[in-house]
Amino acid sequence: MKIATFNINGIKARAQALCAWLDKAKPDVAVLQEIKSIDEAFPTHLLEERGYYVATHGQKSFNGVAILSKTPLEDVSIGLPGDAEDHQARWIEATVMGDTQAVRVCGLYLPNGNPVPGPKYDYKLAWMARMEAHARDLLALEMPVVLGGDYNVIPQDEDCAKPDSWRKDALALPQSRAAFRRILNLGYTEAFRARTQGPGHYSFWDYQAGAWQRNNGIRIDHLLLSPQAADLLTDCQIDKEIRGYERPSDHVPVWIDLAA
DNA sequence: ATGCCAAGAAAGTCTTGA
Repeated sequence: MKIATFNINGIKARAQALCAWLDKAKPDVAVLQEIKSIDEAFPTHLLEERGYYVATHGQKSFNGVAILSKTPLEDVSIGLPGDAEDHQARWIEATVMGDTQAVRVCGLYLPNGNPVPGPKYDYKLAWMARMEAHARDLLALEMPVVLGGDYNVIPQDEDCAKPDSWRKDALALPQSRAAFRRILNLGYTEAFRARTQGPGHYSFWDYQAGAWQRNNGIRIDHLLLSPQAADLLTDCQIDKEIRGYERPSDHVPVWIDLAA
């Protein structure tokens, strides 16, 4: 079962690029972030034409997440638990059936958090604490769970081209990295690092200052696996080439293959 | 120290992103 995460930076601007990637990469499941669309305006038909079931958690202008699956989406749940006052559309989850077993797939768009200090960084850290609590609850299912999305966290210096330029940024601050590690330390495996070591692997290149041409990237899109999912991991790759295509998102897809 | 680029809402320019 191929499961991908992709921050598309606006479904209206990215419908063509998304469909071209789906037709080539053919993921069984994809979680999308920054759809920047209300549910009613999401082009569900384009994806249904390609054989996907679709669930969205949209919001006007900003944020918004979606999940696509070749098999039916069961027990769909939207919103990260833990704060009834938080109305930002950043979390969606559903159960999908593989050939051999069910997988709980969560799609997340973790807050950026800049500028630091300030209310946006406070919100990021509070959101991560809520995610930690929910991730702990998901482990109790004792089933394959995948937490995929745009984490807006550069886990280590080797995950960016210019570590010094990120030193005081919300994506790389020690507090952000520690909050990310607390989720890992519950018992989750970061899929990419389970398969590939060393620097130079990125999932985002800024539109500005020729970041793509200079390979000035950062790795912030991650797939975390429960122990039952990690046991099934057979591959994890970054589809970096599409960053060079027409009208690209500033993020590229990251995907895993599970023997499920 | 700041802009660079892009998308969205909306009709000039601001907000957000990372």
